[in-house]
Amino acid sequence: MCPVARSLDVVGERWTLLIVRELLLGPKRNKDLLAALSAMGSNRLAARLQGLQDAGVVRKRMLPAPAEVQVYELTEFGERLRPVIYCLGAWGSELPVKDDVDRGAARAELIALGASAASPPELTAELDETYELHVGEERFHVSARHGTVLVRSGPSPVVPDLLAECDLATFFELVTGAITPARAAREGRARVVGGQALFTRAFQLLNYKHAARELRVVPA
Amino acid sequence: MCPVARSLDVVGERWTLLIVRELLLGPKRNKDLLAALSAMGSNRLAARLQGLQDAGVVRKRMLPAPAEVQVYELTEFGERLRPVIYCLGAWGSELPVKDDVDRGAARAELIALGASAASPPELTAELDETYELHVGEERFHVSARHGTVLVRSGPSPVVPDLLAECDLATFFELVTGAITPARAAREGRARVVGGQALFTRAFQLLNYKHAARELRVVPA
DNA sequence: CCGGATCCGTAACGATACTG
DNA sequence: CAGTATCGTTACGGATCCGG
Repeated sequence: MCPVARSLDVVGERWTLLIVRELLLGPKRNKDLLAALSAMGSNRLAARLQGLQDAGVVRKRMLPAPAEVQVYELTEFGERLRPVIYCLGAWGSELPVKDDVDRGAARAELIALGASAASPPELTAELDETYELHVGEERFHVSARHGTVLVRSGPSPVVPDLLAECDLATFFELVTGAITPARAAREGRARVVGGQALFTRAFQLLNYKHAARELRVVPA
Repeated sequence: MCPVARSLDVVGERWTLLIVRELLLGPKRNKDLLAALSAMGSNRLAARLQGLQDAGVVRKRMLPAPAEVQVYELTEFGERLRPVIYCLGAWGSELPVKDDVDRGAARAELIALGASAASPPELTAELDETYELHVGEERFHVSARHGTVLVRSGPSPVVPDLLAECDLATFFELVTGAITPARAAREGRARVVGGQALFTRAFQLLNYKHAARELRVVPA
């Protein structure tokens, strides 16, 4: 059997890659996964998570001391699915958007995840910064280190260099370049702590125009 | 809805990405697709092909004059799924092989397709060559042009620079580096027309050790 | 309250037979 | 040989129910 078919045996069933996408944003609890994948039955989610654990893609872990809740997280092997998700996202960004539930189900952190896949390498090379973003009810952070840009759910575990807050519509415009960070801040559509320069750079890294283009796959 | 979910709406159902993988090897007839995906019912195949045409991924075409048979082929948009398949193949190559049906269902052209994804760019840059390979009953050809390596089913439409013939086991060893092309030819395990140098280069391009490593996704 | 196992009606599936 | 129709089986989503 060919490698592609073997992959699809593990991650080809319905919902599976969406679970992986969710876990690329960091460890998640069962209820958070259910909330993010609201059309999925809780029994299916349990079955998928079990299958992913059996395949060594996902691991169940107990959060330390004060939290003491169990979370699911990607193993190193599962983390290597990141290029697959990035490629699918780049391809899907060319697909027409079905307007019915679009804005209702849209999540800024997923947009940021897709945009981060194509952050210009010449910008990220020497960067070591963390930005925390509050978009509507969502909180996530973006860390640029060692030439890669990672988007994760929740507040930053370290004190961020930048904290920015806006609504979802403004976030869309920022990410698509319809509005500049400078103007969004000036017009009061974004609240920024940490300086205009960092705010501008954050959305150079999260530029959706780049993500919409074809991503190239090269030997590591 | 996020781009990943939109992609999976189109290509996330069972068999769909395997159809795309098949068509990456060139246009195929209905019966050839059925033969390659033997566990798939003919009704499902028809349904999937219809869905892919509706989504603009696949196109039905009538082959010109003497042939006059209809084939399915990828559109330009569908061709852009190539990175997705390559990433899945690279990831799946780390997965354990189920021995039950392994050798029975193994196809050299699929191995070649996966290997071609990671051909060393420094080798392919200035190349303009075509190799035709006969492995068991399979015939396919590899063309290296404009810095990219393409694997396609069937004999080469142009006179190839190299023609090589071997059995599947030898092909495996060649592609994994277990045997050198020089030795395979010397020991009579491969029949080569076109020169030893080209034969050696062909399997530098189709080196599975490269494909097994992580592929990187970079902005185009 | 949360993880996740069980039950049930519906939709998708694989195999096969059939039609143009 | 491409594509459709039928049928028994499996996978699914939603709701409900238990154990911690």
